[in-house]
Amino acid sequence: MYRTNTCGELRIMDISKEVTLAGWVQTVRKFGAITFVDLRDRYGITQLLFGEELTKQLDENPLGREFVLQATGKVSERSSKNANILTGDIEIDISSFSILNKSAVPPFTIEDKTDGGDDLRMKYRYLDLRRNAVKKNLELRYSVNRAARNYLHGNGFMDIETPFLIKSTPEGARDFVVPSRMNAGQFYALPQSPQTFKQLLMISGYDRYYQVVKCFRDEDLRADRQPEFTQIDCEMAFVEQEDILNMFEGLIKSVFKEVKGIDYSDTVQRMTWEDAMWKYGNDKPDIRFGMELLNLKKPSSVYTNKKDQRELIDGADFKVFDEVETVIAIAVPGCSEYSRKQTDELTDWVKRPQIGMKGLAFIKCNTDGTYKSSIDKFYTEEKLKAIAGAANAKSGDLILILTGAEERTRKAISELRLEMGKRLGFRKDNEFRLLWVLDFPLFEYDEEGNRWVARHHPFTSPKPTQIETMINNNPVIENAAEYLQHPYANIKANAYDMVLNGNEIGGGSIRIFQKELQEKMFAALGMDKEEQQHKFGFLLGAFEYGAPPHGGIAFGFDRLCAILGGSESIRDFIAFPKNNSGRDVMLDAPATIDAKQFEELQIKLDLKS
RNA sequence: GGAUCGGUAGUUCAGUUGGUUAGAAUGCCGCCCUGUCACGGCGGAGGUCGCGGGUUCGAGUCCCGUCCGGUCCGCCA
Repeated sequence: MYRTNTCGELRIMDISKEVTLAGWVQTVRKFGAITFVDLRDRYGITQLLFGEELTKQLDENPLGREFVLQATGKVSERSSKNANILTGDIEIDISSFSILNKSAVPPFTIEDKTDGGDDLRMKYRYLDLRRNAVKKNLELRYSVNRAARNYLHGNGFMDIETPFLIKSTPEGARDFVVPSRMNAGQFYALPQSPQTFKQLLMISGYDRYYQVVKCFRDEDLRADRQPEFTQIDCEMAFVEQEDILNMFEGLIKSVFKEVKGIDYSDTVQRMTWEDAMWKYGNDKPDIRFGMELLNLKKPSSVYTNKKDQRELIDGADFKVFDEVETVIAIAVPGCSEYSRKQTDELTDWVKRPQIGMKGLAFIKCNTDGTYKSSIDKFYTEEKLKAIAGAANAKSGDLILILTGAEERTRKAISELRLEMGKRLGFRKDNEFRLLWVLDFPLFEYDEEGNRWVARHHPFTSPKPTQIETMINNNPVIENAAEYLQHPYANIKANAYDMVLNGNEIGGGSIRIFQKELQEKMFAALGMDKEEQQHKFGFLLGAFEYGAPPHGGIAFGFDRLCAILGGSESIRDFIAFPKNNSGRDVMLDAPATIDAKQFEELQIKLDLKS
């Protein structure tokens, strides 16, 4: 038997017990005739005391950091206790020990605050994983996984595995592709999601399915994006949108409860996509704070039911406002005292290439009731006051205004709002606000191809009232410049995203389950009958045999863990992540393969560069 | 595909206007130390300044190229 106890469990009540521990040497502290060793395992750190005799033995066989040590001795009370660790009241008075394995000197310190950089830690990830900080993240990940599974199991969901080697469908993201040796010249694709399989399972009658499943997308990466990532993938039959929303806000609340001990008893707020864009400039708004957008001048036709307030800025002969598509303002609380230096800094911030604005206008709503702005030349104090009123600005607030082309300006003001929210401390790690964003557009216009693409995916159903619009209209876009006038531009989908603190953590839809509508959808996306059969014949076939109404959702598991753990980067929550070039620096993968493997696959390389 | 920041000791970093022998902290090695827990004290070793080219009397420093890493835009149904 290697050990009787772990390094994290012994306490004052265990005193005088004879125990054997095994673990890694964290530190060795020698004091002439006695030696202290901190022994670490997954469960904690326990101090070992080596007396005079054993210290002499250590002189002959010195211990180094990360040596694997087994030690037997008696639990005893420390003469000077350490309140910082759970085992700090006791130590093990060692009677015998054995070095189970030596270790090279690790390239960085295995401590909470390591001296190792990211690159190095990834290369030696097996050492990085010994660190408490990383271990805590993986433990959180496991507890989220368990909480989700418990909830789904409790609600009658069945975990069914779906295949990884499937067929490439060049819609949406690029597929990772796997050559087939037995079918030379042919390729599998790795799934971007188990979407069609879970729909087939609904048709097969498994009316509540889930899977914690890897998905693969061959696209460029970010701090919150990996080429392989994990989804909590769910699907239900005989449901409407309302059923899904209720079931899965239950799931997230259950995760909050089990993982963070938070009772999220509030009803999850709901917002249409159009409201989200209008009020926050963003389809995944962070609603932990206000600072809603004031649309002083909306673009011609993006929003169907919204009225801007252009009368507030019209007639001033101010080119910066008059000659642009969009003018949007936000009122930043309590910042009217900003100095020239501070407003200049904000101007530089919005001028950065990532934001790309040409400048920033501002109005200071002074506490003495006066208004001071960078646009004083063009607007009277009455006008400024009216704008401030429309922006819901209070005395002491600073109004920031951006102008320009619709999409760019909307994105910029949205980023600015988040940045100011962050600077003012409105975005607290320990505050969680959920939001359903509903009624997304079914289609998006693809300028390059002058065609419609599915905003969510091609299996998403339109709102029942708009099925007619979809079936009775020709999807062809005659005039690219006026695509917004096309009836398809206003079709809303039975789709929903769950947003947590400004992050999309899940998204789904009620699916199309009628063959004719699915065919119409494929046609709208520019697929002819033959292509439909070739790519999705199996699904259209299945729709002929009694497909039930169904819908589902998929949660981004890695991202959810990162948010619950208060981190920006999902890499911290993945045991063996890839870097932003999609490389595993520990394995040094991807890599070339043997000539023999190429031969078996009957593949020849023809690299262009 | 593009933008941007970085690459100097095992590690994290500093290095002025281009100018003597490239520094600090930590880690590592040796000696001392019986109550430490970021132990302490004394001493020591450790460098292809990512790589290649150029400018210059002289390059860690300036220029060009390239590789690697971080972040972002495009992309991510």
